[in-house]
Amino acid sequence: MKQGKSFTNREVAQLLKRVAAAYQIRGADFFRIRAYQNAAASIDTLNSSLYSLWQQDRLDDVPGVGANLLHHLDQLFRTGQVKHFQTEFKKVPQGMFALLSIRGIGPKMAYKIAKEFDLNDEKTALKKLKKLIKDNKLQDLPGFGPKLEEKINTSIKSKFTSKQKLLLPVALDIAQEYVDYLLSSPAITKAEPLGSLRRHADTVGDIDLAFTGPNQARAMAAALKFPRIQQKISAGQSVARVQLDNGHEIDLKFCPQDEWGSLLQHYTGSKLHNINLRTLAKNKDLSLSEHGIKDKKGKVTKFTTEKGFYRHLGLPWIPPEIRLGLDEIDLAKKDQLPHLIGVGDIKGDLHIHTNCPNFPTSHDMSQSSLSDILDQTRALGYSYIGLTDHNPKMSGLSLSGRRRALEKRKAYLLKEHRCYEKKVKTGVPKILIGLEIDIRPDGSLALEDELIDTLDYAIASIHSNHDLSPADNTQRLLKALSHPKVLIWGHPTGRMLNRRPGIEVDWPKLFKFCAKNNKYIEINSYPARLDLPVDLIKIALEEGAQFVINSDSHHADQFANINYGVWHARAAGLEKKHVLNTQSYSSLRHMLN
DNA sequence: GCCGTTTTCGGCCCGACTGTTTTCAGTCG
Repeated sequence: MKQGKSFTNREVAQLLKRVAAAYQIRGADFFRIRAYQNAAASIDTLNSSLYSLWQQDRLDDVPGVGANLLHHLDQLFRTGQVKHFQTEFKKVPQGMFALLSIRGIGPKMAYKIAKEFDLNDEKTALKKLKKLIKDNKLQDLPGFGPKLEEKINTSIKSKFTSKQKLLLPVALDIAQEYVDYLLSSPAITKAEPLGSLRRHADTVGDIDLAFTGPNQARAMAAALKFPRIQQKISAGQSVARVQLDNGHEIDLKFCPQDEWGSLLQHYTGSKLHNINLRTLAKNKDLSLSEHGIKDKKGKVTKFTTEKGFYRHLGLPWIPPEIRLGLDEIDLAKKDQLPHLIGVGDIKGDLHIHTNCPNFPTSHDMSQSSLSDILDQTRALGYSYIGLTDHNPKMSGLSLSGRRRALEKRKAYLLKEHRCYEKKVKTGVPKILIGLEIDIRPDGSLALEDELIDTLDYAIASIHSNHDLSPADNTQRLLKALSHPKVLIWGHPTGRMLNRRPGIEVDWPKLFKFCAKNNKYIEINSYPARLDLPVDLIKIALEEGAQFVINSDSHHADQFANINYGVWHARAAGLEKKHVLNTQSYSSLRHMLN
């Protein structure tokens, strides 16, 4: 496993945007500039860590990254910088790069301002710009005026400093509140999230919403009356951008009712998916836009559904999760799209924590009783659930103490389940008695074998000492997963989105091991985990590994998180047949015996 | 600089909005 200087996707995307900007000022080839912009957009929407792809020598999997960028990015991750980029940056005043992050200021304006006012230091440029605006100096520049000066001023002041993307549920909540508001208006007949939200990406940068209604002006006016709007950033006839009182910015897109299909398609993206789709259309003498499909005579065909839009291009409908600019259009052309797993395929949840009383667990218990858990999982139509509290603690407890604790827990859970069955009678999920067991740094499991043997199955997870060397962590995991009772490898990378990267190990080696020994790799649906990441799921899939999608619920209201896990699995192209907990209870039981 | 069912050359997605203009450039998605 290669080690280098780690950069986030966002940092790399920003770096490429800067190169594009420097090129643009220098008057470089238009298409080279666009190639950098496309690569930046691609990396920004990538649902895998670019650094991790580099470590696996898979940077060429990234759409928009060709031989040249591959070379540059390799240098970036090896040495922390790219000589060629540094050379380009030196050709322009450094202050312009600080201005690029202000909404409404692009390369040309940034350069003009930086050049005219000698903003040569990135660190002081913004401060100097504020002073210039205060003194009304900016509006005297050719091409600038009082309105532009004021707009830039507003943009600086209202700059929402979230450097991180939002977790999907956070973005969905914000979007849903707005969508509900839109749908409550008589002027609006349909409203739906767009973009990365609709693609169910792990994290979301921009929140985009589509809406339609019989009267454009009335619909747009209604949309702009959402009480939580703090500021209208722009407001045209069909497109508006607003900032809410919580600082988040929302893009609103209106279309006539008969253009709904093409609008959804257009703004769902991804950008590279659309570029690829338009290249395909162009080869058929067609041109695509949010308004429909235009033939060479200029006649526009409109679509009320996305399905019709794709059909017109000779393609089946492509699920938003896989519109990533990879091979999805090729697969669609050959009618070989995967039959992606759906949340309805999930028949049970095999990673659930309980609040079993007096159980001396090593980590957090659930806040919900088995009865609450059964209420919720029964409502989801599950036929089984696996109860997997953390292993009993090792310190301050003897072997016999742990044995008694496990026996009591099992008896308690079985009894509670029997009582629930008596009371509710139909549709009660069966229970499996498992545990989630810590993997110690040396690869041993944090529980004696004779106690592990009393379980239906075990999940083995790393909860501490994440920072062992990749070689040591690989050995650690191989040893832990070798235990015959270990069925599932829990949250394999241990990553927490926006908080910590996952561990680094020899993934192909471990995936091969799992494939050969029938160990199921968990896709953990907790929205801040979504672990295994998509790029690694794909590698595991190539190695023939199998998966299980679990909620890892610590509260009965967390079972619905399974949606996030399923969406995440869909982005990697997983089908029902790849996932353990789409099987029936009897086949699962048969396997465990 | 990327890319391939016109494939190693010769193309490269399309449109909305804003402000400063007077027909368009810059920015954004």
